[in-house]
Amino acid sequence: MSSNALSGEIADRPARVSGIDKIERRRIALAESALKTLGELGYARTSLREIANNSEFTHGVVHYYFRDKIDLISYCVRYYKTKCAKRYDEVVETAATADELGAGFLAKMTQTLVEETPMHRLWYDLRAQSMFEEQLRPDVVAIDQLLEAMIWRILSRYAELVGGEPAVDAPTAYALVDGLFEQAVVGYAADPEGVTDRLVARVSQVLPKLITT
Amino acid sequence: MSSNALSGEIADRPARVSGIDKIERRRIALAESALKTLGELGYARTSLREIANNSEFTHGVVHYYFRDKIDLISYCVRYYKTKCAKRYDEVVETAATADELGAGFLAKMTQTLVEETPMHRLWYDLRAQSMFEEQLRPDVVAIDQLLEAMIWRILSRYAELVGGEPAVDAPTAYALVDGLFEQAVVGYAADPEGVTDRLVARVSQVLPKLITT
DNA sequence: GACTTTGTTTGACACTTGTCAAGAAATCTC
DNA sequence: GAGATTTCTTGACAAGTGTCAAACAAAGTC
Repeated sequence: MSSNALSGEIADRPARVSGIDKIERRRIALAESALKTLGELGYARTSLREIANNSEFTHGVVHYYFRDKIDLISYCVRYYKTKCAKRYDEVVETAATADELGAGFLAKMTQTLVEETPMHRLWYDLRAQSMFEEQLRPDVVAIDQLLEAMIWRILSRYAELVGGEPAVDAPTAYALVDGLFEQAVVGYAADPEGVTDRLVARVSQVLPKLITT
Repeated sequence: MSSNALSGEIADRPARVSGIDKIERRRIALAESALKTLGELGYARTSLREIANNSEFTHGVVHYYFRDKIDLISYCVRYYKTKCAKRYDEVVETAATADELGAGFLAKMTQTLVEETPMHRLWYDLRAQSMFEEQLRPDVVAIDQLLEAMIWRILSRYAELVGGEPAVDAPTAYALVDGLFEQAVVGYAADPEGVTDRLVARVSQVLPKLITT
């Protein structure tokens, strides 16, 4: 029962501050290791034991820090979320021209596609799973909103630099760009050859059409 | 071993034509039942026993007609494929004006979203799974191409009726429309309220931008 | 009607899964 | 350093999985 009290939202009165810090550190280490395995195998094929095996911990530890599987996955997703949505912020802030913004965006986009393929695969997997597993939905919705806001920042800044207005609203813009990106992720899993080039070509073809000058 | 010979591509010399017909009929019946369960539970959570339980057959029969689980799923996907890509053909052929085509397309699109939600959920699930399960890839690629061609038929006919040219190539157009549709499918699973209306608004907002007049 | 082929049921197998609990080890507290 | 608390290991459990094979039923063949 003590494990239960610890594993949910931190509602307990912890004895020492350094204690809950250590717990949080362990959870993060577990989550990072779990994310590696999840990205490799996907949600369905990843068991708690597999996660433990690919880490420096035993499978009992996993259950000591997380109530159950969903709790772990959910934690992983929330942890992942904090990293992924700030990817383009620097580009948006530093770019002085529309072309510079477009180029920077595309560069970062292909970079993350190549360097963090497993994470993107996992994300699309989890989003699909959320249609069947209700408990995943809140986290998926939150990330989707984060990504939508991110795309919107890029598009509206792009419009600003080009001296126009976005021609579509935020959800539409996100769905369009996400469609292109998911196509690239799926294609990259099957055969990486030329995928990034095609993605760049398509996005830069579409982006101007989403602006009214 | 006889089951093995039968379950792959039909490479055997069948004794009687009526025999292989009956086999094919059983396989189709199994596939239809399996698709119902798969659409409800998703790929990961669907076991052969669950499929058998939700059908009039026992779990042994499943294995009699299909070599293994992947063989069954693969057959289901190919069977599903034959149904889904012709959905809009009638609209394309009969529509006399661009508006009529657009309206017909949107109507069919929302109709299939609502009436065949489980199938669409399954499709996006399977496409995500194909990133992890290599054996699923050929079928997924085939369906993706079919859908891409379908969207392309609509878009080029639309351009023709409006007296212009498609402004993007087929894969791009497919990715864009698919992004909007997937967003609707995921959103529909979470909360159906107003999803179709938003989908219609977004698609009809985007479609004209994909044409140069 | 006996015999062979085809189809189906049933029960079993080896294995993996999430979950848990009892106890060992490490850490902290005084 | 003794005692209490936290952390971790280990082994077990019940349930569920894909797969298969042997017994049984049905249908077709001569």
